[in-house]
Amino acid sequence: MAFGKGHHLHLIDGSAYIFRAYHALPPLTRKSDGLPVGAVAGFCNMIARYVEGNGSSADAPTHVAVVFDFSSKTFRDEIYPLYKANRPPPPEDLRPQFALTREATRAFNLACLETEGLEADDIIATLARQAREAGGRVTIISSDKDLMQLVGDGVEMLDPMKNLRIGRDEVFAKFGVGPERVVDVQSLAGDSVDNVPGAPGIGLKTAAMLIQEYGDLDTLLERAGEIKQPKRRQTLIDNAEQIRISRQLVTLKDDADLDMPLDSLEQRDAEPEVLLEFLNRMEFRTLTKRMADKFKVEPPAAPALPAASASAAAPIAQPQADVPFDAAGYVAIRDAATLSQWIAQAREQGYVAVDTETTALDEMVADLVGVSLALAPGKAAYLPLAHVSGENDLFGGTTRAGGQMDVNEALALLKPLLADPSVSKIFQNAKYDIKIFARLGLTVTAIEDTMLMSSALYAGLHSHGMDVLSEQHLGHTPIPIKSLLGSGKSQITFDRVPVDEAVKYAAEDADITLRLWQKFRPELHQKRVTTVYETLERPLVQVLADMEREGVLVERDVLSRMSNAFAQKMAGLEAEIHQLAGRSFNVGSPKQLGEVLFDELGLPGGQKGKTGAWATGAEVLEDLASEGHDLPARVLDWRQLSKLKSTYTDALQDHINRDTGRVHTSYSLVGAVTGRLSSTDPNLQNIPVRSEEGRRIRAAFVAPPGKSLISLDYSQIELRILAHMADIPALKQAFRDGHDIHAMTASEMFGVPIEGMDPMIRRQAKAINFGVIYGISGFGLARNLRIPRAEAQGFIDRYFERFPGIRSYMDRTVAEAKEKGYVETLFGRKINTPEINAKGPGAGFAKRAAINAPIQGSAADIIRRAMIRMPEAIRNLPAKMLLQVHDELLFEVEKGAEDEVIRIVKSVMEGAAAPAVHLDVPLIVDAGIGLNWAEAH
DNA sequence: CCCGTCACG
DNA sequence: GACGTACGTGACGGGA
Repeated sequence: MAFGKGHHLHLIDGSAYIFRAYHALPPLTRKSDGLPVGAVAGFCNMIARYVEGNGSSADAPTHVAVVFDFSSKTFRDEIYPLYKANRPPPPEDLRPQFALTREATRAFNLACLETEGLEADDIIATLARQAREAGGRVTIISSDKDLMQLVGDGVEMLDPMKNLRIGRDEVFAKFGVGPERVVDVQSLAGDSVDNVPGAPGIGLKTAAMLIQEYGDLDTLLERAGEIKQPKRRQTLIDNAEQIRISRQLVTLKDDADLDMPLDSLEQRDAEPEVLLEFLNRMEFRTLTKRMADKFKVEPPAAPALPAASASAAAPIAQPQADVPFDAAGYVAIRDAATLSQWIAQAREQGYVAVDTETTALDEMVADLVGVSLALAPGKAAYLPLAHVSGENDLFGGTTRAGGQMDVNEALALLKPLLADPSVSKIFQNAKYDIKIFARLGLTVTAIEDTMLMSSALYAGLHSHGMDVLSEQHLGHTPIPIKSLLGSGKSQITFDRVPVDEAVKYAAEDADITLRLWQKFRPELHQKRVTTVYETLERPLVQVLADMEREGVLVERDVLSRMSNAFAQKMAGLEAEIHQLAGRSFNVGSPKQLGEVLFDELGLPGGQKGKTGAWATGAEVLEDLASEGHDLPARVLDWRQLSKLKSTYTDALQDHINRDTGRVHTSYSLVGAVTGRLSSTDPNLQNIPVRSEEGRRIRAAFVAPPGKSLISLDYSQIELRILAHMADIPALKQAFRDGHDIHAMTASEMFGVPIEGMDPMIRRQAKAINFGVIYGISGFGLARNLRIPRAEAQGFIDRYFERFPGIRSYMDRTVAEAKEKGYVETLFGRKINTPEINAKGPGAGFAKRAAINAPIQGSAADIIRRAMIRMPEAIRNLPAKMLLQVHDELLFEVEKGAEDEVIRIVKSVMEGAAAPAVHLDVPLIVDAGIGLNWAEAH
């Protein structure tokens, strides 16, 4: 039956339904496994109501389609990259529901339409035009004002919530013009929601008035010079191009190539078994029953819930959890057709685990060798791309192994999947993989990371590498990478592993990642750390990846000259040391040094550690030196130079990247239990600054020509957090008044005035303040201040007397750790304290760690929040965030923009706790500018 | 591979 | 009453 006169097409804006359902309903999860299904439930209810309404309507449709947005990228992004740029990505618990709403549509036996590169509105526009031209009628089920341009000539809209008809009159009431001029008005007024620029300062009212007066947009722009109001006239003249671009954005495409004849949209009734099976599987009890009644059939039996004994750790998909690991079930993807099938399945279900195999651990130099995908437990595949055959040719080179897809072809297929915000891409350590993909020009959105989930759930209980997680949570030991690559000197790179072996290893990694994700997801909710994962962990991945890829410029020549100078000085010191010792020995060997000092020279104060070796730490040597012994003094000098040379001036040069000429550290989000970042290869969080010699190394970190480095650091952030958390009025007031906190502490403790205070007294108060953060002990303070233990204990007693809130905070924290097994930061990050109830010497450690963790961790959370907001805040500034050092951020900025950048960054950092937490103390950030890091700091 | 040492916050 | 102690990291060289 060809669509034509007398036919009536209903076009339902499915995407609008989903978002409306999602936001209107409280989050609802499927009972058996915690899968979020609130939006699906709302969607199904809306569709059910729609279908039921049609049954009794005299104006029932003959043809129906539900239309969806395909993904956020459309042809409009080519016209104007900022289009819809201010739209946040869909919430994490909504993403898996996109695919389910498609499934729901089909279960209701309705045509389900979506097309790559088009918005739902374009599909609706095209079908509406076709239907109109064929002589039929159209009703668009939507209240979206962007669709109002389509009204007229047998096309009308229906607001499904208010059940209101929208015809020409209603459009006129909304826009002040008829449907044919709606586009003109929208082009002028712009749209802040979709980020359509329009003309600045012109809103709907003015736009409508102008169009009424001049007839249409082109005439208006031609005759803009005639406008009386000077400001408005200038705006239109200045922004003519932007207004024309806006028109392109708001004009719906009504000639899209759809490949979907109207005839195929003929209305069909739902098939009871199909619909009921779906609703039942979603566990929508009420709706299942309602539909069963409507069909006059028995509702299907509700799916069995997991046994009541199922623990908090119940895996998300009960039956799948029992799938055993079986490498024989993994497949190799060797052609485009197979890859396309896997990708299609990923899109269908809305999630896929992804893992890359490369030639190196350093993602700045590693080349992609293959990609593995997992769709369900046991269902995983490996896509080999750059394996070489085992045999070297005559020249020591290699040849590409057979049976591999062309790399570019494979990446072209993967690209839209990775970029699709409606499909979750699940990684173990996503930062590594997205950096690899980024170097190949592929962007990854909608990231999930099992490593970060583990950190949010299990910080303090175990580490978060794949092997540990697999063993702990899946009871499965993965194939060791060493079994493929070997170790030591004979180690090979992954591209030399035969493909058949690589499949087993690589696909298993994706399989494990997927299973971990399914297990961790409900646990995040149960342990109430979903917000931690979603706001403090996951969003930082992309931010850090970008910082790491940016790198920092380090002057090789400066380091190299320093290395030489250090070597000379060390040689001189070494000769002196040998002479003082009366023999030559390895100064770098603590064992040999101890023997020289204490056995041979018989110096006092020697102590043997648990390994039986003499202790020769800096403290011991300093004591000896202060007693007038030259040898230990020389060794201290030598050690300082040795440290600076080996760890910094030498090693740093090796970390300068060949291609970029810069140093690229790698941050770990899970390195520290408290939530601090850690930095490796190289560690750029421990570049010297405390000694004059060391600061010269910092001066080798420079800004390129035309740029400056700026450094911004939180002042006393941990003490401020302590003042807030322990609620100490005197400390809070001192911070509010901007007073010297250590002097104030000293004044309170010893009753001396701040004016003209003995610096020694202030120093002691400072040590106590730090000690408090660390979980103070008389012993520790005594050692730090080099005073007798009893005296140190006296200070602490007096401190607690003056600030009793500190002691009660410490007691509360330890009690909480004992009771709950974890402590928390201000932002809900949990740090497990499994040793807190231990007996013996370990108890002290655990207590102090428990006291320190909320303070250090809250500070870490605050700078994380600042970093996450930073890219957006400096989007339009010539500035790049390069490094983080716990309470400091380093930026590279174009000359001239320094003050502006400092102003913005400072405000982001100082406001980073809000709105989640309102601190009783202000956060203060100090800033510095320089051509190198030493100057800027 | 562990230990001692020392660089940072 | 004794025990052993400041919190959190990572990199290096020596030595088994």
